[in-house]
Amino acid sequence: MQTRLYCFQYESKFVTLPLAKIKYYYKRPTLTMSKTEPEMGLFGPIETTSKKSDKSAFDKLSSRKSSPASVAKAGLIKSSEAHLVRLAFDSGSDQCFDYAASQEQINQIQIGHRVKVPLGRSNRLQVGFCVGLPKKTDIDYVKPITQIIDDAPLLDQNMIELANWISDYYCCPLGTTLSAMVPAAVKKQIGLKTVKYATLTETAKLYFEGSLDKIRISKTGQKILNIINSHQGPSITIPEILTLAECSQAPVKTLQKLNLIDIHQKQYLPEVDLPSSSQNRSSDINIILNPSQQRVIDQISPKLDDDQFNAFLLHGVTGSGKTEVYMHAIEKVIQLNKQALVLVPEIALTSQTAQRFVNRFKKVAVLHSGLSNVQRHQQWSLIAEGKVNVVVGARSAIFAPLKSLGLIVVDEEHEPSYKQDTKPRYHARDVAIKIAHLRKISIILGSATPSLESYHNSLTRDHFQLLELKERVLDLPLPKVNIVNMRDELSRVKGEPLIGQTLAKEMDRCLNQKRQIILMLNRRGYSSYIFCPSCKFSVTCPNCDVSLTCHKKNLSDTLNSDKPTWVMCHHCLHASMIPKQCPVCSKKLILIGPGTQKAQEELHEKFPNAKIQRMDSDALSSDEYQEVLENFAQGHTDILLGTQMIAKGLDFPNVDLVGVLNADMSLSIPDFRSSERTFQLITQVAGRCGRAVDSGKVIVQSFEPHDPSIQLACRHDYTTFANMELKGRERCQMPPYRRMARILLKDHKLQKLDDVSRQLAENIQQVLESKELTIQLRGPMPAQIARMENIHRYQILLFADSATEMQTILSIIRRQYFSRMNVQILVDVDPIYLM
DNA sequence: AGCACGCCGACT
DNA sequence: GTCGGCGTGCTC
Repeated sequence: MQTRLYCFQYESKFVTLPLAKIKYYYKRPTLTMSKTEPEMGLFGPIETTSKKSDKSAFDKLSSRKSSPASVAKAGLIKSSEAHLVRLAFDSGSDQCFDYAASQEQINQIQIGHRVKVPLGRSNRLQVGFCVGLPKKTDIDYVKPITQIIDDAPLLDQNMIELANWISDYYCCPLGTTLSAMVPAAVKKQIGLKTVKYATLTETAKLYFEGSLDKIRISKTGQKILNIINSHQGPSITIPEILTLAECSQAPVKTLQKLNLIDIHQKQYLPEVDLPSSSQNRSSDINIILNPSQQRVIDQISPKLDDDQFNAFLLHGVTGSGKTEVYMHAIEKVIQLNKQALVLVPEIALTSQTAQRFVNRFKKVAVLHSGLSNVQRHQQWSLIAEGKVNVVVGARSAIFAPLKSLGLIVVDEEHEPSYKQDTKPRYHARDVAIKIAHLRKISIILGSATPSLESYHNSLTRDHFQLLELKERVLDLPLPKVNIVNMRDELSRVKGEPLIGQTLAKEMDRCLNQKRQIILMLNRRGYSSYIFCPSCKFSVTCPNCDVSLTCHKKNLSDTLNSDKPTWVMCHHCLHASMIPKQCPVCSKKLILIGPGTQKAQEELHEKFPNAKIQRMDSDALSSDEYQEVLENFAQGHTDILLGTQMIAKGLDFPNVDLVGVLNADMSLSIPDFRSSERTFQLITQVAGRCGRAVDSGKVIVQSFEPHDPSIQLACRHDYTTFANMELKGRERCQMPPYRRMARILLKDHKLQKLDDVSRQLAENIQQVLESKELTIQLRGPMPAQIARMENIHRYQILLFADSATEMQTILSIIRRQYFSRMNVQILVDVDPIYLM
């Protein structure tokens, strides 16, 4: 860390010190201040040798409210005489600041531009977004803008308006929100190249007319002038000149000095190929819709050009051809000369759905995590320049700078990956709905298992419409799902196998028929707990309040049948050896809660000849993911075993059997959405099979086979499940019936955290009473994981009848209390995980 | 957030 | 008399 040093004259010597230490020198009688160092610039708190007394010199230095005369001297500008520019910064502070622009700057600056300005007492240069051009301000003196960064504004008025909404709704500083709307690659202008080019001046034209004979021009110089003069097109670059004239830069510079040529700079972004652009583009064209798809399109189409907000919830069973419906709607929108934005969940992007859009449409941009920084910058620029009419991307693509948006599609609308888990904690689906609202356009939300929020909206809110696709394409039936009661299965065998006899038999059949199998076990590692049955001790993380997960080190370790040797924490990545015996009572420890590593071991024992691939975040890096899927698609792998990452969006025709090893696992998580998640997971993974010819089979193993979410998922009955679950949510007043916000407080010190949390809850309660809001407050209580990386966590939950009420309370307490609380505070509006 | 203040306790 | 740590409050 570098501390800024200040230069002082002390007893005729110059002393360079951090500002904090000046005080001690000041206390000595002989201190006088000297010239500031050049790096302090115009606004350094100390300007010139002070002729005043030592005391007043120090006052000027340290007092917060300097007198107008002294600050004016330090380079500040009277706000009444300045062109004001309102800026939002990415750094913490939740306020906007006004700065002064020069006449030249004010002509250039628009809302959405980024500028560099000195901020704070140290006048560190900071980047701010211009969010307004106010006529007057509360403050008397403002600092001037140092530099304008961008040629063109990065964000337009629409985007600023959206940012304001996100900032209010999700309780996040405006500057942070704006910053999150522009990809880092664009902000850093990665891949931007500068090119210098030359043009002839008026003087040079005289030279060619022959009316300029006073100047002697070298042979090379004449050659260069001729090259420029005879060049076809608007301008010629310096490197081109140099190669044509076969000379160095020197003669070009001489010509510039003689005022015969002008040298300009231009920045440009070279075109970069996308990794996928080489693939064939015609595979998906001219698909004939089945009657259900046609019926849905007939309902959407007329609404696409009525300049109104319309939201369609497209509930289509897995394999019902939702993507084809999106594409037809997009084609219509393109015909209307408008653009379409398609959001897809992060995982699906690497594979199939996004590729279909790229193949189908001509002018497409993609924005997802698989791109390099240069590619992302380039794609974003293409969009900003209006050169594409379809954008496909993950969550943050919702901020793609499209000018004439006509339709937004959110595929797999229920996916939790649409919620960002850093500031601003927005939900891309909800932001998409907001954008559609603001711009008066249509939005299609598609899913086989819609979120209860969207389902509820589609039944109750104006301009929302539920559309259904109940059959799969090509008249394929939905797969048959068998539920296997694991309690019965296990009573017949010894040990506790993950794969029961019923599933094993089906797997045998499949392998004999050379068909493929997908198995899902939604738990990483070897086993989740190490437990002493006699004294109830379990191995926990020293830094976090969670139990440690057993892991086997690598593949060869996983394949041999030795016991795993080490444990790790999935939060802080702490790792240690497994104790040989219970450290409390010295008895034998047992492993419970088997994970994918354990399953892999068991598969190798039971099916020694099958080719098995494990797929979870431990086994694969993100670039191996693609390769593994490719291998599976080609039939090189027989069994694909994985966590929930294999449940989504995969489409492999040869899969005949899907096994869910432990369907009730997600039911035991204490979260009001656990039933919904279980239902979604089973439905989605079951949809992975029978996608080509025959129906395929799904076997769901469960210890709670009668749980309605499992039963209804196996019957493919979303509607009954959703209505049942909605009733439950209404009974306990949970979303979507009430809005929820979670305030998480974090600190190293438990006592302090406890005090502060109570204080905040009390303050909120007072505000609620004085404003007569019908908001319910719960807490403070320790968060579900009460300590993470040695930081204690408390939470306060708020439940409101409406989003407006929630915004009211949050904006009040954010302004009044958050900054004073002195612990880390994090607000999550509409949280999707309550960890 | 990042930084400069003030206060306080430890060390020389 | 110095030095460093930690808590507080401000930034146009």
